[in-house]
Amino acid sequence: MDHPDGETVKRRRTSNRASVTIRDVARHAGVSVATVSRALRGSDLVHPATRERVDAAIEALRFTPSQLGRSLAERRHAANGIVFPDLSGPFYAEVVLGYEEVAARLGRSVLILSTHNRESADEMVLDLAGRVDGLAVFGRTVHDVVVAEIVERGVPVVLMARTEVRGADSVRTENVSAAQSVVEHLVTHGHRRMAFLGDPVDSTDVAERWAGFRAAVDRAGLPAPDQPVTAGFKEDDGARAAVDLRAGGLPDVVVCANDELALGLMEALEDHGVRVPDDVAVTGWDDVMAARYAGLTTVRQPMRDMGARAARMLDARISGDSSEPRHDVLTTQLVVRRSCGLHPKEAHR
Amino acid sequence: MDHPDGETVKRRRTSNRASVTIRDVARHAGVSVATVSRALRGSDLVHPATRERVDAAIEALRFTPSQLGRSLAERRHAANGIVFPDLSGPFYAEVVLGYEEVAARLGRSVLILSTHNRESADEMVLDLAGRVDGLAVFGRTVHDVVVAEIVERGVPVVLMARTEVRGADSVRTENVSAAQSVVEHLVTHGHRRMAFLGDPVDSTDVAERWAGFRAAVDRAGLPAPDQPVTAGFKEDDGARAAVDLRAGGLPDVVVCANDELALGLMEALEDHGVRVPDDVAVTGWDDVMAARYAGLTTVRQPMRDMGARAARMLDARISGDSSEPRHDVLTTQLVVRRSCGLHPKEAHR
DNA sequence: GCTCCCGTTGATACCGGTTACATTAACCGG
DNA sequence: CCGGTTAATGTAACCGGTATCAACGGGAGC
Repeated sequence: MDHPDGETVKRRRTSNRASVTIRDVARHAGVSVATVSRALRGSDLVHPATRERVDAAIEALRFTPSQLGRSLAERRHAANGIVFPDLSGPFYAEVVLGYEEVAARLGRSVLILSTHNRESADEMVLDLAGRVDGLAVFGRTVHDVVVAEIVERGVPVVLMARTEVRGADSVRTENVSAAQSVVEHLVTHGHRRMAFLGDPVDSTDVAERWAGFRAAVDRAGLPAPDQPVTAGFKEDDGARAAVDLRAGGLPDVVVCANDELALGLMEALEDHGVRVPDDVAVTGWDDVMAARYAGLTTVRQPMRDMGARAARMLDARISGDSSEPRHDVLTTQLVVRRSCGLHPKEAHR
Repeated sequence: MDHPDGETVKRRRTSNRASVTIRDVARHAGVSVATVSRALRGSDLVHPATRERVDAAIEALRFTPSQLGRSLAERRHAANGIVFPDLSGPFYAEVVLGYEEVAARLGRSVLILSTHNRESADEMVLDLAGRVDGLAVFGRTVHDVVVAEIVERGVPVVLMARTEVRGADSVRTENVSAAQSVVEHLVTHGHRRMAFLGDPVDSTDVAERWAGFRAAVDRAGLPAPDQPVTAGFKEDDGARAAVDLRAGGLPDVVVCANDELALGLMEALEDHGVRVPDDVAVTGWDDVMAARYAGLTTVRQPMRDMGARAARMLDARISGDSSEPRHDVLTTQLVVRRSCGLHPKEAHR
């Protein structure tokens, strides 16, 4: 078996500086680059015998087409981005999972970026927007003007759990009526004095939950607090809140803006001899895995579905769909566990 | 203020088909593309007055340099990849977090890919390798030959929690001595008959944990089981194992390969009236958030650090470090909670 | 035997940046 | 007044693919 260009192969093996390009393959196979490209793309305008020669050359040179060259020529990245405030917490991973799964199936890579409240977040997101065909943006990671700028550039954007921006699709979960379900359920337990833990300024979701909570408490004819007990999003924040709450006189129940807060709160309370749910009931939001083991009553959100939808929306836009922006709202579900108080008939479990 | 090229702007605004390129900017500013490029890169070989004109043109045309063009010319992607078996579970998110954080700081985007046991995983990973400057591969996601192939192509690879491959760096956590700590601790509780739950074939980590477990049990002079009780990685798998274990006569303790298994097992046991730790003790691995609330004794691994290290290793390789492959082993930590049995002196908490 | 057509293929202009090298002009000392 | 620097800029060749369009060879139709 002769090997017309064995030397090239050898050279490459010792110094893999210069990578092998489509032109090397063309030369090796004795055809033009156009033909190699056609063979690569599976075009039917190439003679079987030629294709075979090309394939042999590709094999011999161990050629892999450069994604960069290809993307530049095709003017598409074949990649989507997703932006998060923070990837920690059990919550976001699910969204990414749903997103990545769909994107992968559609042949797109996924670029992730978590902003961590860095002041350079806007810049980073703009940069990311230049590397993708479409971008999903979660929560309050980036200013509205930046989103608008990206939309203006022609990059499709879908917002997740975030206030709408002109020209961008969005997906979010239902909060107001879920808050109402929570309150209504708590009322059946006989709880009266209700507090809300979480900072509405932090996120649209929390703002809606707080609003829904207040409205529902009002509607139930109970005394609604004027203010939420403000706190961050982490277990520590919940633990700290326990101190404030005990100082101010414990309510019957604390509705928390997310599970981590609720869990931190419960733990801190119990450390101080306050029993949950006997002395005070607690509810959360998200239904993270730990909530199940802690017996936390909470609101389940279809996070994975949210990610998947975002990916599909982007795909549609990238594929040329230019209809009016869509705004999906996913339904949530109340998950009742021990922490909101046991009904007599449930007490056996 | 006159506007030599206002029409271009207008045209662009109505039809954002053709994006504005560096040549448009050059024309608008009355300079060459080289000068624009230099101005963009902040070269000091451009006259302040010229730079100003260029900046004005960039502003006027709302020019954003194409990352693709730039990457092609610079022959670097400015992006790293990370490959996972599955992004679900509370475990991987932490690794990604550490990885992304460091990569972002180093100016690299992060591409994620989760293989989900798809048969096309090898292909997907190879494709990904063509889009990045470096790749982190977690666990048993892809065959050794594929890793070797990527290394051969000259793309730096770091393996995480996976058997080593020639030419690739690796990071993993210590398993054998951690298993020994677990067993030794269990012995102090007076436990004798020990079982191991998890499938050593599934992952290198589990294989090491099983081996370490056996050795430690042996060393303690206790009867070591010949076989692990095989199971997957999820809570369901743990729950299913509960049935088998009860059928075979309960041991004193079940050492599980990860927390999800342990949690599923504990829950299923308690549902059947088997008390943990009184009737049987259970330990896990990973220290996920839920473990804390379930009171699960487990082994904590520095997942975030693992991701961060991987990112730094890749950075070094990409920057030209061609020293011998490194193989870091991170230390783990036994976290004792209720599930392994209460010592008298701990009983008050 | 001579068009015409079609299946293949090649040459080359892109895609949008970077950068080596050439060029120009101003400023220097002798 | 002149050769030699040096700062600032332009020209054009890359990077590695895709795709258009022209060209070519051979069989069908007349």
